Order: sequence, then structure tokens, then C-alpha cells
Amino acid sequence: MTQALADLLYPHIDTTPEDWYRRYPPRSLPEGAWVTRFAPSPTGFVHIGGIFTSLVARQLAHQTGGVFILRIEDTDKKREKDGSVEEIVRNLNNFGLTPDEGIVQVDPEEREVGDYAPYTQSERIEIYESFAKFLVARGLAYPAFDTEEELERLRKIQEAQRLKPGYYGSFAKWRDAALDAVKAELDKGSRPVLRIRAPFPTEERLRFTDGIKGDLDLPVNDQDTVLIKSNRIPTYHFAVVVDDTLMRVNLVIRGDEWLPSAPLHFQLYQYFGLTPPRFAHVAPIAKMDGDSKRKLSKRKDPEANVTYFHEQGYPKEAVAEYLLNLANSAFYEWRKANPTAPHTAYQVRLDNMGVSSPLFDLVKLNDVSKDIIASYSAERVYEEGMAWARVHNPRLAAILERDKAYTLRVFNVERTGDAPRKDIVNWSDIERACGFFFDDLFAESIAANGYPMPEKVPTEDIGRILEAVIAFDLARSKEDWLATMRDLAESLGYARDVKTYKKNPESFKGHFGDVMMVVRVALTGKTNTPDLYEILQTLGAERAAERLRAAAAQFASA
RNA sequence: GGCCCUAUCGUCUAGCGGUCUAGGACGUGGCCCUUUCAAGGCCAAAACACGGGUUCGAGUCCCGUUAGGGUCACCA
Repeated sequence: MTQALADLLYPHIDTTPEDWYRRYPPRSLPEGAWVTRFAPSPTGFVHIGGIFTSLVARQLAHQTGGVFILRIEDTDKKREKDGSVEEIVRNLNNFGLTPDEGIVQVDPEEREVGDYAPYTQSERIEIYESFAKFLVARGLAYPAFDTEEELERLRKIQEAQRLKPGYYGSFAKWRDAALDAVKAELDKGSRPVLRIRAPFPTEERLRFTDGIKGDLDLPVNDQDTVLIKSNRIPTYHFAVVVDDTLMRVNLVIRGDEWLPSAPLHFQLYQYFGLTPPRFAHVAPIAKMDGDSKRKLSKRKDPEANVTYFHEQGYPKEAVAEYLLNLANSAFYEWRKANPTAPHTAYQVRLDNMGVSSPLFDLVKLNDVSKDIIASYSAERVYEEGMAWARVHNPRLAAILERDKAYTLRVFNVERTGDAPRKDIVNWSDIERACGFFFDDLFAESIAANGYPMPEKVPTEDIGRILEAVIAFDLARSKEDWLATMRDLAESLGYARDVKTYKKNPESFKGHFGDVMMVVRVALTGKTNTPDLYEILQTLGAERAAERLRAAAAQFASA
């Protein structure tokens, strides 16, 4: 009877799961190797959570000698967007998460790699139907012809009677339909969905240990969930079990929104007589929305989309290290102990991952990013900064490119030595941090904001201070310059140093720092900048003098 | 509403019955250093949701309350 139904539904299928198990044999990998995957659907948007789970999944695979796969779950044709797959691949590559297997490249020539192909679900229909036929033949799945309206009506009834919604037990109209009834519908041209035959009622529990959440105790699935839609495309639940099995994935790392459907997945493994893989359900990254916490939303939160980080110009290491920090707080300790090791050398531990949603913290990301950029050479800052600026700030790119040697000198200011300056947050921050070195940007800033001179320094002092700097020969040493400036400060009635000033604040107009601030503002238009002597050297005598004169003129006339 | 998960400084967390007068990081404040801004050093404020148990002893185990979160589609 059930075999007849199977043949009726899938007359064209003559393969069995066994055939596919042979076609996709177990992998020969070292003991304890994890085979993991990222399996997004191509909806035109890569969520930061996807990068987070991929990072963990890839790291875990690599540190055990396993494989990280990218599989495309395009089972919802309605939501699919053109170019999404390329977008996913590109983003993965951008964050250094290139898969070992599956869809690995945008280039169509070398797009797909691996012996477990195809890696796109819409190309695997025959496989799913073999597995479907297997279930039908054993009475573990059945066709159902309910229309959308009928299902809607069912929902209403259940709601009114305060019953659990769904297709189950006596509500499952097609559960035990006669073969003739199925045939009749088929002859009418109706296309059925395939539903799993779940036990109902059942008090049974499913117990398993999640890699992150620990011991779990869930009710066994009693819903006759749709396995294959009427358009012959499987639902996620069915496809994921079949694919993970055939691709020999042994560690499923996914968002914890899947936890409630895990019992259905376990049920499928059981129906196929398979040992389920290990699961690890990751809590989603959240943010505060008013008083409540919620998952980062693609509609409301720009930072939910990974392209945001790219557009802002965060180096990929910065995002990766921030996420690694979120995954394992011990990463910080490791980083301190191994300041120069690549983050990929860190051994991620699943059982150290948090079980509840962490809040996304941009301030912390910025801190991580500043550290990372501070560790780069001027050349690297130039290259990566230029790569970003060419796309996102062409005007800045043109300015930086105009005199590469000069730009490199700019990026090298306070970059050498034990404590490199940490002032660039990301590539889009270059303009704010270093813009004043470039005449166009400097002129703009002065035009817009003027000179934010310290108020305690009178105008007549400003002229004298600036003249002294113009007169100073830049070939002389930093010590000479500081000594000269100190003498000047003193002669104008300012304390030689902060200490002297603090001892006797009333007897000075201010201290050396205030005098230097005048120079800083004249030279840069800003109150916070790197070392002044280095700035003078970088700008060069001519350009520096020009700026100092312009400022002096401004305050002389005032 | 049913089911499930979670609950330590503002944030990320360490903690797996005594070593917790609860540790670290980011952030915040102060001091030192300093030509400025960073960095760095030192210091400070800052948390075990609540109520019951169990125990000689509970942040750690159990129960409840409360509060968050997730999920209940022919979407993933």
C-alpha cells in the first residue's frame, strides 16, 4: 500500500538513499575533524550573524583538520534575489572566510569546488525525491492536498478553540487518505505537498546535548510538517537533513532560532535510520531598541548587514577579532599573550560561547579596530585605506594619491616605535584623523570652523608665538625646538611646564601646553593631533610657514 | 497563549558548592607621564533579578516568581 503510494507519487525515481550514500561516501579526515557549513539563503543580504557563525564554523573546522562548506539554500524562490550568491561569496572573502568547499568563487569557471556537489539546493531535487520516496514507501510521509484556504480555516478553528495550531492528529485530513483519493486528486491535476507522519499524541521527549546550550530536553515533534512543497522544492527542514547527511557534515552550527525545529530534524534522522550530527545553536547578536533587546534586524539596523562594516572601512581583522571576542571572551587573553599571531591561530571553543544574545557594541569594535590599524605599517594603511577610499570616498582617494610619498610620511607619523599612535578607527576615519595634512582639506576645515585658539592666550601673544615658529630652523633637533619654545613661553609669561604652572596657577597666563596649542591650531586647525615637531617635519618648512603666516595674519588683523 | 532558552558591573564576560570582602576587558571618572591628542602606568565608581528551599556552607544545585529572548508558514 505505502509502496504503491510511493510509486504513484514518484514514478520517475528509481534511486534510493543507499545509492546516494554510496555516491557521497564518508570523508577521510583525521579523528575528531569537524565538517561544518554555512548555509544561507540568497536573499540579497548577508547578516552579521551569518559572518559570526561562519567565523566560528570555519575556525572550528580548520583547527581540527576538517572542512568548511558553503551551501546555498535556495528553496524559497519567492524571496530569492539576483546576485545574492555572488554577494555572499564576496562578503565571505572580504572577511577572510573563504570556504574550502562548495560555492567558493564568484568567477563561474571555478565557482564550485568539492566532491559532494552540487552545493545549491535547487540542483538537488532528484536527491530529495529519492529520500522522499523512501519515506512514503515506509509510511513515514504522505501527500496532502489541502488548499491555502482550507489551512487558513483550520488555523481559525484551532485558534477559536484555543488548540495548538498546526497539521496534526485528527486535523491532518490527508494523513490516512485512501490511495484512490490521492489518485483522484492527482488526476485532477492537483499538486500535493509531502508531509511527515509525526507521532500524535505523544508524551515522548527528545534529549540531546547541544554544543553550546548543553543538555536539552524538548518535546518530540508531533506536527505533520511539510517536507516538500507543491512545487517539488523541499522545505528547509527536509533539505538540511538530507544535505548535511550527504555532505557528511558532522557539526551543525546555526542560529538558535532553529532550536524549536531541532526535534523535527532529529525525527527525520531517525526515520532515515541515521545518526544525527552534533548541533551547536548560536545565540543571535542583538541590540537595544528603546528598553528592549532584540535581534539585529536587517530592516532596521544598518549594522546587521555586513556590507556596513566594509563601507565604514573596518579592516576585516577588526571585525573578525571583535566577533571572536564575542564568541570566546578568552580570546582577549590569548591576544594579549600572542600579540602578533593571526587570529586564525586562536582555538575557538564552542563550550565557551555564550548561551544568550550579546549586545552589539560598536564602541568595543572601534577599540579593537584602532589597535589593529595601529599595528599596520604606513604602507598597509595606504594600501587598505586607498582601496576603501577609491570606492567610498573618491575625492579622498585622489588627495591621498596625489603625492604618495607624502601620504606615506603622513601615515608614518607616530607609527614607528613601541607605542604606535591609535587614532584611526577605520578607513573612513582617515579624513578626520589625517585630513589636515592635505592643503585642500585643511583649507576647508579653516573655512568652516576657523581656528579654535585657546581662550586664555591673548591675540598679541598668538602673533609672537607663530613668528617664533616660523623663525625656527627645522633642520635643528626636536630638543632644540622644545627648548626654544619653552624659553618663548616663559618670556611671554607662561609656565615652562605643567608642574610649575600647577604649583602657582595665579602667577602665569597659562603653561607651555597653551602656547603649543596655539601652534597646533595654526598648523592643523585642530586641538588634537599627533606630535607637533613631527607634524612640522612632515608638512615641511615651506608649507608649515605658509600656514603659520596665514594664521598670524588672521589674528593680527583681529 | 503553547513550547523552549536565558538571567553576574552600563556593555562583553570569568565563575562549573568553600580559594568570591566576585576577577578581567570595553566604556566612565581621577591621578601620573606629557608640547597636544592618543597610548601607557596607577587608582576609583560599577554586578550575582527576586523569593523560597537543599547544604555546615550557594553567584554556583533545586523549585517558584518576575523580566528578557526565540519559535509556533507550502520562509529560511
